[in-house]
Amino acid sequence: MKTKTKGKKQRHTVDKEAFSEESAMRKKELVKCLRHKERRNGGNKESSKITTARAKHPWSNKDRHLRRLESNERERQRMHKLNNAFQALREVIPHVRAENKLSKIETLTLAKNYIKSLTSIILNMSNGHFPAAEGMGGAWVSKLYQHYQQQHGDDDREEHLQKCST
DNA sequence: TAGGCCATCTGGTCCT
DNA sequence: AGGACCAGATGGCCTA
Repeated sequence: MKTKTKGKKQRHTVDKEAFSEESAMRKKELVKCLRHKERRNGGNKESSKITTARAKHPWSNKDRHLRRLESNERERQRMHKLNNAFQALREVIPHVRAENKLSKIETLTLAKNYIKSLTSIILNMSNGHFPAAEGMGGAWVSKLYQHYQQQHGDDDREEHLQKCST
């Protein structure tokens, strides 16, 4: 049910551009959507689902349609927020492929490795010494260490560092 | 052309 | 009750 006609490479700027094109696109979407829905409603399972949904919310067709459009819009906004968050994450993760946009799964994986690596660097710098008397900094590193140990133990720090550098 | 990635729609479920 | 969240389905675009 994707309606964007832009290419993948242009998607970096698509979010903003798309908003200006949205009203025109929306009509197109609706037509496609209705066709899609018709197809889906062809199966018995789907029609029974819809029957139960309608029993739960006994709205008029017009009302239902309006509410659907409203939730679609909310869902779009939610996904846009999510994508903005992904973009913000991309911008703080060091990676080699600067010319190409990282995919979502790549972004998450790199972020995870990056955090692990930073954690191990901090622990190495603190050299296993973090008395509580040092104040907030010491307590924080201590907590970090405990968490890190829970997650991994000490033996794979080098591996994380290597992953980070790639 | 197949496969990967993505945006969108949709109905169900959870949460406030 | 209504919005947020989630997962499945679908179809478009791009690349190898």
